[in-house]
Amino acid sequence: MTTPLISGKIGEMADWKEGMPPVVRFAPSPTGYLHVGGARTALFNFLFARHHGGRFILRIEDTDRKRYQPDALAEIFASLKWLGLQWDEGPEAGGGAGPYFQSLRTALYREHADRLLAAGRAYRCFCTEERLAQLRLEQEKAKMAHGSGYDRHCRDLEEARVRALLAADTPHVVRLKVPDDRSVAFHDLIRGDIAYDSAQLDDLVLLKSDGFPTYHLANVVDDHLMGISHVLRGDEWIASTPKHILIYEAFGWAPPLFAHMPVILAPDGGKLSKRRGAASVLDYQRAGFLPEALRNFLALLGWAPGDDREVMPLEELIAAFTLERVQAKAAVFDETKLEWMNGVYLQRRSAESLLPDVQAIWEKMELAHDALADEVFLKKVIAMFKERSRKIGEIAENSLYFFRDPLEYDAQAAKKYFKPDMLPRIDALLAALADLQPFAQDALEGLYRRLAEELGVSAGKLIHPTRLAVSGVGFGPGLFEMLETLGRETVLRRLRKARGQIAARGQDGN
RNA sequence: GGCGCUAUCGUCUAGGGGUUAGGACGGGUGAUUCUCAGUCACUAAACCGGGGUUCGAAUCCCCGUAGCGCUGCCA
Repeated sequence: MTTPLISGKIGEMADWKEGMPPVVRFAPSPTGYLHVGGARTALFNFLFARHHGGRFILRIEDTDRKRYQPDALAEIFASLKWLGLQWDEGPEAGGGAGPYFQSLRTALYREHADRLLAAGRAYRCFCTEERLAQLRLEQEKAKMAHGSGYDRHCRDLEEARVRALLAADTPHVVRLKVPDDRSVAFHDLIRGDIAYDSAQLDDLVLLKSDGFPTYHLANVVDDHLMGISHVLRGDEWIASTPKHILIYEAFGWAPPLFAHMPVILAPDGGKLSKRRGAASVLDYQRAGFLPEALRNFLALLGWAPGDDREVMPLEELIAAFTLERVQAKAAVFDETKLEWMNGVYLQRRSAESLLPDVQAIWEKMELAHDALADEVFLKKVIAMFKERSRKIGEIAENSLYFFRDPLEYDAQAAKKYFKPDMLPRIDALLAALADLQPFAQDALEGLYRRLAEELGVSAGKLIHPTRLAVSGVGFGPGLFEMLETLGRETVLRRLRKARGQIAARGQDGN
């Protein structure tokens, strides 16, 4: 893929006008996994593009060779795809504005830095890292109220001196000449007008001594060249935006529109991290969350549709999403609510669609092979448990008695239901169940109700002990559905086993 | 330290001068088919503080406070 070094002439970039399809980008840095904060930013970009019929570009900002992690890329792609945030242009997708890796565009950035150099808007700086560190130390000590940052030491070097240093191959960076005492203002679509005094900004580095651009240069050049109309990014970039405005100005380009998304915080109000809740998108996948649930939950962090809807499938999110309704306040990631929402989506899912994920968990549990091979049976089990589970894993874990006899009985439930007076009732059940035709839900219910009446007890007196006998626990799906799926042979076996337990207990006086 | 952003129930939020400040999660109480970790109903719970502007402020302005961000040849 060849890209012209410079596309678009200076000053020709038109402002985006209301009604034009917007072009947005998500620009992660491959320094680690994609965390939910980044995912939310990607989601808002995606929703914004879809809502307005625009384009969503994925661009990889891999200009920091020190922090680059080779695995990060695959993880980021997998995370976005899992969440259903397919990008229109970018790695794997292609597009006319590529390449979409900044490391492949370094010639472009150098070219642009040269233009600024030639125009007198930037200068070469030969200061060593040691000098800069020393400078910072002194400023710290002096607690300088003003003018902290680079001291412009190289800003006015004589031309001859610069030539000599260049001839000697002296390492150097390129810095922007930031104007003195000017107000640099921009309009944030979420927060309104924000203004900085240029005296607050030091002469930032555009090109590093290794030839790679800084984020500031690469981001401005790429956003311009890729025709980005709206920059939707995390609010940690607010303070950098005036620098970017200055760079656009130096190039003679019209800046895009900006909207800074609020951050997502951990429950303790601190930064989200691996230690405080998962944070990584793929960790949530592993923990048994559905992509549509995480996506819906994330959309509601910092955004609301304005009415009382909360459970909103993707199409609804796209239809309702507008930047005006994005909140400026940071939001705490409340995993409990995520779990609730996951439960909602679990109920909405078909057993069929859940099968692969649940099956994968069951298969790690050394269960009987023949049962695991019977998909019809598995889907019945999933159907029963997805209604009352909050994570995929719960479906697999709470349904184990469909694959093997319970090893023990819940003590509390046993104390309540496994009493000696149950023995004759179990005998009656055993006899009736052995002959029941068909061994199916409705017939089973009829049998239980009839028998209860004959014995002069409430149906619950038969139902609860049966549940405990066949499942080992005091809760679960409807009993008759459960018995039908388990099958006559299994049910009778487990009832007999429970009968033995109760008899033994009776003798112990328990 | 400087600069900036933010501030409604515990949490996510609605609200854009006049409301009994609404909804959701979680909590509590109750109901329910055989259980609930399901479902339904009910309930407790908030405008950070102080000044203005106004007949009237959750809403507009200022100050304070707190939290967060930036202050890198990281993004």
